[in-house]
Amino acid sequence: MAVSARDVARVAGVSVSTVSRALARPHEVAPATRVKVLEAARGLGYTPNLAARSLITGRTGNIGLVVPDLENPFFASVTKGVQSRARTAGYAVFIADSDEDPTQEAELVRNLAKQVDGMVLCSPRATDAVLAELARECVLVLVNRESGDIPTVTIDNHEGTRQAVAHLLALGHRRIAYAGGPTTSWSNRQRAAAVEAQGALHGDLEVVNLGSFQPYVSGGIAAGDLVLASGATAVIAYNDLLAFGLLERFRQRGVRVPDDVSVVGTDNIPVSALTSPGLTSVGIPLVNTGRAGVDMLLHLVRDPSTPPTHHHDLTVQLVVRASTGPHGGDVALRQLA
Amino acid sequence: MAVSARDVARVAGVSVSTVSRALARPHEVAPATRVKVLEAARGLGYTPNLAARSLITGRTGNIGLVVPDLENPFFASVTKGVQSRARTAGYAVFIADSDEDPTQEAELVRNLAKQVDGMVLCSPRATDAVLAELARECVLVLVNRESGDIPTVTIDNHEGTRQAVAHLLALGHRRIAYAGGPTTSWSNRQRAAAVEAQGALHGDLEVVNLGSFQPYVSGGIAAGDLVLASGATAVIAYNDLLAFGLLERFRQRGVRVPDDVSVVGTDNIPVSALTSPGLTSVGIPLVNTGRAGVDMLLHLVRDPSTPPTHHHDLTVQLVVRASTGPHGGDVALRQLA
DNA sequence: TTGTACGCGTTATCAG
DNA sequence: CTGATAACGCGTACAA
Repeated sequence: MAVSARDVARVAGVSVSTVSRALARPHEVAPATRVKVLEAARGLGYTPNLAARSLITGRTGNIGLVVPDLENPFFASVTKGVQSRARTAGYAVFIADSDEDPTQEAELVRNLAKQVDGMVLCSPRATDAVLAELARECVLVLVNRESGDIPTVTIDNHEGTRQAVAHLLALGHRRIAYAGGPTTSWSNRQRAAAVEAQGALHGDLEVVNLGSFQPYVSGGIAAGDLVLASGATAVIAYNDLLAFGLLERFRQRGVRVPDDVSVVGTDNIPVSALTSPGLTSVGIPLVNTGRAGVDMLLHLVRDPSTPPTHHHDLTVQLVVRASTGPHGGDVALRQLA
Repeated sequence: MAVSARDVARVAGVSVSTVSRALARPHEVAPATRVKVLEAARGLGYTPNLAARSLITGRTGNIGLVVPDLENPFFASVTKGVQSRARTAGYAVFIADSDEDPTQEAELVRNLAKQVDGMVLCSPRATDAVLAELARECVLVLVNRESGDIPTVTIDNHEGTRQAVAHLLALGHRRIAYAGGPTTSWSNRQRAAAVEAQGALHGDLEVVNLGSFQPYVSGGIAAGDLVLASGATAVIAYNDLLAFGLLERFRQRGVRVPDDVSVVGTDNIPVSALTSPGLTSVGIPLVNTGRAGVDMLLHLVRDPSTPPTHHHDLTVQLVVRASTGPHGGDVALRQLA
């Protein structure tokens, strides 16, 4: 059925090994035979059988990506970046959705490990111990999480928080709340610490950590009332989805944004530009994050020696939209709280 | 490095073929040796080399998915469904993003074809001719598009449109606009025709087809002014993203939704519940669409004979939110237009 | 019931 | 520069 190197060899009048060489290392073969082989191959529509190749080379030309939820815009964008970069590098991408379940996550990695040269694990939920074990079984690159000395791509959370706080300070806010994500989330711990650090840095700034919430709209709805009760005039959310929940809850309670409260999200997922009011957000280069993960992975895969970049910290950029504004009279706010 | 069937055979004290049988067809081997093999395999952590297996069986245990844009919530949800169903069926999923480019689409299919048992093509942009050619080269299932006699999963566009129109009629609207998607889109042609059909069906209903727009927010912004100029009091959009653009443009022009104009989207992507006002939308079971695609594909792959279900039409359900309301006095609207 | 032998399609080795 | 041969790990006739 399918045309094999053997067929090409017959047509070109050479041996199978010559066919293999002519395609893999053209300079190791005489120009005359090279064109003969290439023409025969193209004429027959020959494509190497990758399974057979990987059987002998031990490499697959594939990479794997595991994310907690493909429907989450954050991961959708990262996935896009991974796929894009892998494609230009000639790699195909296996995708797996762990449904936020750490157990499945490890299982998915193990299932895919045998079919790929390496894997990108995005915002992994697994414990450090499990990750260390997985890293022993296959080449791994972490995204949005540090764990041991596993190669990783992260976001500059401290800088992002700094920009958000600076923006709010400039608008006159002096009491800022932080609505956090899951305590188990590495990036949430980073961001919470960064907010505290900013509070310590500015004498005239009060920071209120409201605790942990689900990193979805539901979590933001729960957090909304706490924000109002805290007396803060601005709130920074763990991520944009949570920020949307805040906006929704404020709307329900008749609190105006940004007149009464300013809201800053994190991630700047595409939809954040579409809501009303537009969401001010700590912009993360989501697609580039995926690309960076693949770059690091391929670096590791192709160069077994320890590369210089075991860690890549991506820069962020605050995107200001209508959900933040000057701190006005907060009398109305207090009445509501 | 990796443990092979040979190692298991040595430990269990049997031959390689017995190992192979004990795992593939346990009943064809003596119970005693079976447990011996299984224990040895588990003890060594043996997992069959899939490349080697596929080399001999001709099947890979993988499927491929090609979508135009992973960041588009519609495709993200379908992808989630594909991955979910494939996983429970024991299949791994290759993902590819064509960036809306028909040329790349065909190329991606060809690249992946050799590594998969079949592919799901979601909302393919390619021409019928190209699709027919691809279908000859590998097992194909189309989603959201009909082409020749290629197996396909579609949406009941006519019924969706009927529900949308019935809803608007019940609210008192008598002049309804349709803001379409790309003319090259199969589903847009379906929906445009369905809207016209509804217009012909109801004597007291006027339907205005506004033409084609980009199926993104940008397209909706462009369409917004045409809606107002058309004198329609309600508009049905090709998809939710386009509907968001309409909402945005109406906001810019000071037109209130739903007081002045009602807006109905299509797809009911997750974010449609988050905007303000919430978007009334023709709900498509997005995740199930992906699942249905995989079901059909696996059916084809495992049963070479023509299956009874070459076509699966998914039901839809209008989801009513705040973007639609009773038709009030349209005097204010005419003034704006 | 179990073992032997072969072949899947490719690349690597080595002899020529 | 080229060709024969072995090997990758597994499944499957066929023989025992």
